Amino acid sequence: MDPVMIFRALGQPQRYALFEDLLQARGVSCCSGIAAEESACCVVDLTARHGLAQSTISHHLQVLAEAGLISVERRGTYRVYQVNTAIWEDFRQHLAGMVVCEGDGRIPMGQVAAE
Amino acid sequence: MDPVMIFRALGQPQRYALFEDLLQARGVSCCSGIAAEESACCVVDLTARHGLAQSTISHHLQVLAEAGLISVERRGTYRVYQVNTAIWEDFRQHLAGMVVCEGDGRIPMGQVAAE
DNA sequence: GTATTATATCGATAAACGTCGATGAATGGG
DNA sequence: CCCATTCATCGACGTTTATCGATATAATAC
Repeated sequence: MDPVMIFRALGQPQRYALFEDLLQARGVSCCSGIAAEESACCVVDLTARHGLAQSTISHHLQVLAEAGLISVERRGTYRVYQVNTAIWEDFRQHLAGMVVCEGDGRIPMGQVAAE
Repeated sequence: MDPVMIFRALGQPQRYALFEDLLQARGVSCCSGIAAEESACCVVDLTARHGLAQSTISHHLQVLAEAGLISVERRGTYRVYQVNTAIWEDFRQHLAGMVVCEGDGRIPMGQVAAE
């Protein structure tokens, strides 16, 4: 889990929108292989909803995947993208440890050193 | 508070390092105007610790400031930079609301819509 | 005022990035 | 086996970015 890569991946409006879309996408997929209860998308879905070329969508998804934020899975001709909740949780946990060193400068109890 | 701007600002290794430095900087400033208990830096401090030209440091600090992550204050000839803890807290609060819509798709209780 | 120090700003340059259209590879249906 | 669909990859293009050195600005010290 590289926090800088995650920050970079989400520091681009279109990619941030794609990630938000993947978080909230339930029952809105054109892809028959995705259940209504799943929060997942195929590339066709995302291309239809965000005003970008299919190749651009694919590229952004790759950046998100390289940061570990999303995972891919084949289902027939489709490719199903989903948020990787474990990494996302790790990331937020990491941020929880990023706090200002106050007062006497001693590190507050209960904080964990980054791995 | 624009989350994308914050992500972008921290999605660059040197800027991320500067921000971490500002979080942890206590009692390490060459600047006489900064108390030992303060977590703050002047540009000279950061230029000495990160291997970058002074103008580059100033530029990165400006990006962090435009994202709202840090604040500036004049003290004599120095300019004192500090983490803006309120914005940083807002940001982490925002992330806390970014969760996968699971199960039946209803939004879990206790979540707040973004402003 | 003049010199010194700290820092912002400017101009240039090379690298990275976002975007597209076109092509290619894999899968499934007739 | 051929065709349609989905999607990744490639090549190109213009834009943004990271970085530097040089210069300008602003405060202080003498």
